[in-house]
Amino acid sequence: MITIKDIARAAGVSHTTVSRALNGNPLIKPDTRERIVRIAAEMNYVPNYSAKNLVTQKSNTIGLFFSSIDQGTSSSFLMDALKGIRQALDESYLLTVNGIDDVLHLDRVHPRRYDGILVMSQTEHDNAFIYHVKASGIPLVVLNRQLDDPSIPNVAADDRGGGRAAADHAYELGHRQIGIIEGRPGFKSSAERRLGFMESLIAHGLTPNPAHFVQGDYSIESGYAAMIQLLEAPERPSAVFCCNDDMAIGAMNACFDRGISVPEELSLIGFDDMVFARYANPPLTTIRKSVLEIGREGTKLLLERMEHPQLAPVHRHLGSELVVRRSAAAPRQPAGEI
Amino acid sequence: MITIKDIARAAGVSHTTVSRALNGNPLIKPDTRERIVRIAAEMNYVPNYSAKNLVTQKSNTIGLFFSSIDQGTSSSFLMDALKGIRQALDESYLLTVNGIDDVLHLDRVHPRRYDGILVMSQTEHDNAFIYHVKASGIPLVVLNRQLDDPSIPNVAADDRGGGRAAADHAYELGHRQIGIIEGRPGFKSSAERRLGFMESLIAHGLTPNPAHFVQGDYSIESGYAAMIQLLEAPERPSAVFCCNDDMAIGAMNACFDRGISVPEELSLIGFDDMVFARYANPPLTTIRKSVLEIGREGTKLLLERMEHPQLAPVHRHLGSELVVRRSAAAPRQPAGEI
DNA sequence: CCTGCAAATGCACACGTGAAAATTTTAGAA
DNA sequence: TTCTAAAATTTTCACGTGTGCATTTGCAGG
Repeated sequence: MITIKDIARAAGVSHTTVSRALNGNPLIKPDTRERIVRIAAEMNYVPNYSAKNLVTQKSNTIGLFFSSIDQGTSSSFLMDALKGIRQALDESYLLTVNGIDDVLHLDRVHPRRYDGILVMSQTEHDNAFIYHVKASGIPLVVLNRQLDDPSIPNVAADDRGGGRAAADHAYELGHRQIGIIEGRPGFKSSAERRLGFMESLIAHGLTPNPAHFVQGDYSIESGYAAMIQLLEAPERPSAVFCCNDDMAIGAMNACFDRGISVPEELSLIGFDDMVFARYANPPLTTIRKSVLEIGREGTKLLLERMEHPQLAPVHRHLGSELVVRRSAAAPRQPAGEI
Repeated sequence: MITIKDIARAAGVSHTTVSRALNGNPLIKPDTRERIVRIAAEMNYVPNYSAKNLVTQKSNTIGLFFSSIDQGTSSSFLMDALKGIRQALDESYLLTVNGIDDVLHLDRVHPRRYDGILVMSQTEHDNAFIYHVKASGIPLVVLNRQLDDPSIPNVAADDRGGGRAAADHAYELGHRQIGIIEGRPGFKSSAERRLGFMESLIAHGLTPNPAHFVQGDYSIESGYAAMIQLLEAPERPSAVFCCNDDMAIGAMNACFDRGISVPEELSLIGFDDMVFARYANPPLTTIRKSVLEIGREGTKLLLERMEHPQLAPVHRHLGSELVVRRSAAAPRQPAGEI
């Protein structure tokens, strides 16, 4: 393997000069630098990252941690996050992907191993991990889940606003009995979307019906089960807001199996606008939140903080927007002003 | 930061002894070892991986490379791969995720940076990358795509067998006009599935109709467009094999938009058995290939080869199996023996 | 008490790099 | 020329770890 010493010998200078020349240190005369760079290229020199990392105390590694890779993380979510992060991240960084629930040895998550950490957080259970990272002094940005603690930089979608928009939409279509299939208990996103949903109901003077609140866990299956439950409720809702698209797909299937047509007999609204939403049958009306954008903005934020650790922590909320397709329509007998 | 020298001082031994004790070297007396381990734990010692890597010439990093993260890779594919790999991979390894098309500087992919590399390959364009890795001496396993070159370890699904199984199934249901929507040109999987499909047709004495072969690119949209094309063909096929599930979903939507009911008027068969397949409407008959299993087995293979580089390269083919759901049925007027 | 040998431990070095200190070269002024 | 200051480059050292080899320790046998 070629080292800077080999290059130094070939160029007739000291290895320090080579190091400086390759790292853009202004102390080196331009033509010396040029010559060294040329020789290095000729010799196919690749720096030894371990040695470099040892002396610079960096690792060139960014860690991306999901709450879980096995459970509750939809695959398009993972993919979009990865895309967004890569867009903002220089190729020279290694990007590792982990599930927080796979981390058995917390002390492996260490400043010497990671220059910075992105947490794609979906649940408050991540907090132990997040505070470990913070305590160990690794620059950190928490993505996707809104945090209360202002000391931790945070980029998330406006889940509450999205939930509100969904309910508003149903109301404006004329629905007065609006149900909700909630996400995984403990996931902040789930609680926030529910909250926005409630706010809208209340703002419109509707009294929430407890039988119309059903628990899911973000999986397709849970959406199916929850919808069955709603269909069997005494006063069946005419519209249902599902806290993510996966559950909306499950719900749609439940309707189909029970012979209920969507949206004629029942309107469905999802959340996330994943790729398949527009190919559902009927295409799914949903709330778009751009995980890609969250990933990208969060990464930019992290890089900034890695360079300037003193910067005050920022909380950013990216808007979520209603995407109208065909799974939600006016109810058969509009509630109107009776 | 605590180093082994600090521990050595605290324990009254040399740092060499500490190093040996912590690494399980048998030269150390059991009670000495025990004492040192205890002290290390008390002092919250975490090894400096950069230093360790420098001296052992390892990086503790496994690179996972997809053909592309942006295009042609379905998200569930990425996720399943990740799950499978993590199942087989010790927590002490860092696992990085990259798109081959994002790699601008090939020389960054270097033995010093990666102890081993997994390539989730989908196209022959990856070959340049694969041979670079091979040439640079990094232990390597290529996943998902069948390779011709026996010198490179390979784990893939039996794409051809899957294509054959799909066509066989359509034939057995009574279809005689069977179309195919092909995958992305240049992707080996696409060519193999097509080949299996052809083999089946020929084995059953059917003459392939060129108008029934339509190009797609594995995207939902392309499936939609291709199906429109098939529906407008002079002799419309009564069954269509889509080279992946995404395209089958697109095709299903095209049928729906044109008022063609599936499976009554037209049968559809997909490939991959992704999560949404069973929630399509109707649920999609498809070919299951376990990306998770491919990932897991491939990782095991890679770890073996990292330990014993001399081992002969292995090619493994994991079977693909037909999953019968409801999108494919007997045609209205069975072709029978006329 | 010495010898011999095995077990246990320590020493010194290497890895490739970057930073501080030391040295040489260059340029300019006297 | 000679001196001085600045610029350019080299020398030296440190980073934290693992390993070959040397050294010490412990113990049994004579």
